[in-house]
This record gives sequence, C-alpha cells and structure tokens, in this order.
Amino acid sequence: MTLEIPEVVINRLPVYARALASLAMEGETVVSSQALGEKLDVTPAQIRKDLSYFGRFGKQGRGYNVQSLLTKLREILGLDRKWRVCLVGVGRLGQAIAEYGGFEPQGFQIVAVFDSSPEMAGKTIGNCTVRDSVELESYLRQNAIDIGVVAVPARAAQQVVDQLVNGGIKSILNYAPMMPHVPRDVAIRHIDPVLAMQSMTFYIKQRDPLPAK
Amino acid sequence: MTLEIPEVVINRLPVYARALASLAMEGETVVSSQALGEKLDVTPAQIRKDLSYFGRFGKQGRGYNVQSLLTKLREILGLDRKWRVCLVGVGRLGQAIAEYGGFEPQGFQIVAVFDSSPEMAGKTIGNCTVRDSVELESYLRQNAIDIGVVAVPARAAQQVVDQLVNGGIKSILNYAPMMPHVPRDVAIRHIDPVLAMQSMTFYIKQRDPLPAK
DNA sequence: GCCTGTGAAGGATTTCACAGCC
DNA sequence: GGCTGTGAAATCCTTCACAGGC
Repeated sequence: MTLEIPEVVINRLPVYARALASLAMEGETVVSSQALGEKLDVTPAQIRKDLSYFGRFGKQGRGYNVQSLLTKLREILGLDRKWRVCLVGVGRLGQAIAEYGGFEPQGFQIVAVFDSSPEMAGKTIGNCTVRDSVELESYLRQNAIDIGVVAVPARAAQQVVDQLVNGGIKSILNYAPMMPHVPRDVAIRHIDPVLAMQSMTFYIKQRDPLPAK
Repeated sequence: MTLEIPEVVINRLPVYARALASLAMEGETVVSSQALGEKLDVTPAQIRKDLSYFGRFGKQGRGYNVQSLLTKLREILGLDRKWRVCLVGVGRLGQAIAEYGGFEPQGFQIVAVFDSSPEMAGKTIGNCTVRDSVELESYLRQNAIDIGVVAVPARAAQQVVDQLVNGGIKSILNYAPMMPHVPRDVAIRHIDPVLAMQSMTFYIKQRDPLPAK
C-alpha cells in the first residue's frame, strides 16, 4: 500500500500542511495551487503533482478547500495523533530541546529523558526524571516510544543511535554533528546548523572571490 | 567561473570535509572513495563525481590524501576564513544559539545581536550587547556581516528576513518555523526540527497503520 | 591489482501542457 | 474563465563501467 512515493514529496507535505494551517487561521476557505505556490515559492504544478500521489483533493475551476486538505494531509502524515518521544542527552542542548515549547503543540511529547552522566541521573527536566543511559534499550523495549532525539556529543552519538535502533526505534532526530549509520528501515533526520552554514559560505565566496584585502 | 555546480553537491561537501577532519585526527593519511563512502553511507562513485566538479584530487591506485583533500575542500567552501554572523532574536532560542559553542571553532563568529523588545536592549548576550532591531538594516550597511541568523517567532520572521536582505545579507540561517521569501540571489537554510519529525511520522504510520486500539 | 576520473546510461524529479470539469 | 489532475517531455542527479595511471 502507498507504494513508492518519493521521499522528497513526503518532506514537502508538512510544509504544505503548515501553510494551510496558517491560511485557515487567516480565515481563508479555499486556495489554488497557484496561490499556495506563491506563498511557498513552489511551482503550482509541483503541488498538484505531490498531492496527486495521495488522491484527488481539489475541485476544477475552484482550488482546494483549505480545511479539508489540511485534515487530509494531517491524516496522511499522522499528525492527527500524539507521538511519544524520548530524548537522549541533557546537556545544554538537550535541556534547550526539553524546554522548547514547539514540539508539544504539534503532538510530540517528550515522555522520557536519558543521560549517561551519573550527576544528571534523578534530576528533573521538563516533566521527566533523567534516567541512566544504560537503561535506554530495556526501557524502549518495555515502553512504546515512537521517536528518539539524540542530543549527545558527536563521539557518543553512534552508540546512542545503536541503542535506539536495538530498542526498536524507527525514527531518529539527530542533533549531534555527525552522521550515524542506521539500518535502511530506520528514518533519520539531522539538525545541523554548522553544516547548513558551511554550504552557504560557498555561495558567499563565489560572489566575493577574495575578501577585500 | 565554477559554472553550474548542483546545489546537492555543494551540500555534501561539508559532510565530506567533516569526515576527512575526523580521519585526520585518527591519524589516517590516505582514504579511498570506497572507504570514505562506507563511513558516510554514500556510494564511492558519488564522492568521485562530486569532487570531479572541482578538480582532480586523487591518485589512481591509492586514493586521496586526507590532509590535502581536506584543505582543498575547506578552500572551496570558504571554511579557511572567519565569517561574521549576526543573530536576530534573543528569546530562549536565540540565547541558546548565542551560547552554543559549536559555531566559533568552525569560524562562525556572532559579532552582533538584535532584538525587538525594549527590555532586551542593552543586555549582554555572549560578548555582544543587544541592539534594537530597528537599527538592524543600518547596522548591516555600515558593518561587514556575512550571515544572518533568524531566531524570532514565526510571525516576525518575514520582516526580519526582509531587513537582512535590504541590509545586503546574502546568506540566512532560519530557525523560525516558517519559510520566508527571499530573492533568488540570497541563500537560506532552515533549521526546523518539527518539520523533520513531521516527515518521519509518515513512515512510522506506514508500518503501524493503526495504533493498537 | 587497486583506485581515480568521467562519459554514457539509467533513474528520479520537476515542469509542461492540455483534457476535462466546475 | 479558472483550475485540477496527469501523461509526456524535459531536466536533474546518481550510478555504471571502464580507460588510464600508479
């Protein structure tokens, strides 16, 4: 079922969903692929093609109903559920993630946090008591966790990812500045601001071949 | 010069550079595209093809010299320079960014910070005194800033991006959960953990069509 | 024998362009 | 007249496969 939808398409759906939510809040009831495309800097054809993988949601001559397309997308992506997240690493970065208010309203609940350092064990972060990382794998086997978030130093990240994978996790959000290996059936996304900057510098350099010297 | 190198290629170079740096630290002096590819889960052909856009860096029968390829890549990407960054928004997220130790060692120095709220103005974040956002554009015109980092709420992000663009900034790292418009000659990268999670849930859903209900 | 650099082939993704419907 | 849904075309990107050099 749902055979072979390109990953690029899946990655764009949340963007569409967010734009639709914002249109809905502004009171728009209908939107054309043209209008949505302008809002997102995407071609209308791409939007229509992407949506066509999942069904026929529009009306000719009219466009898409904002609310019902949003509902459809949320269903397709599983955004109509709550997802249980575990966070590994409660250093500065991990704490910032735990305290970040943006996940919860989107249905991502951090329900457990782990750290390898003994002095963290037992502390409370968010609503969670910090557990020792040695328990991570067994915890995962006994509790339904959907997503693992990795917020440990680069040198520890592969080991943590391995524990998550062995514990049965199939989706990982990685904040560590390295690319851990995962089996093909595990999804992993990287949050890596340094990498993002390092690719932009190429383009700055193109326009300023030498810094005014 | 350097006409038409695909953006996907540019985006991979920093990944290669990082892997090479790590090999160098381990004392490796030579690496084949095969070995590097295994480390990064990338095909050897892709690495060779990517590098071939920029020159011929390897030796047949031997591979690449780790140190000299790393130097080359750093040169190509402009990682052999310091880059001056300004941060806009010093709420929780902005402060976490300012205090994050990962940028500086890679040559990205936060040299100015801005916020629109009067009670922030004058405070010190990192080594910077917080300036009022109304001065952002004129500050950019008078000071050499390479990269703008946006860490404001979604509703304010487009306005901030416009100010950065009007101030002449050509590279933007956006942490706000929306996709601002930028002119074609401005590079923008998005750090958006919620979006990243929302695309992974699709795949979790595929394997668990209904939560054991 | 091993490994690079690269045209050519293959595959994936985007865009075009239009039939069909409101 | 406006707009969707979609095959077909065009473009972009990856992988193959091998000549050539170490």
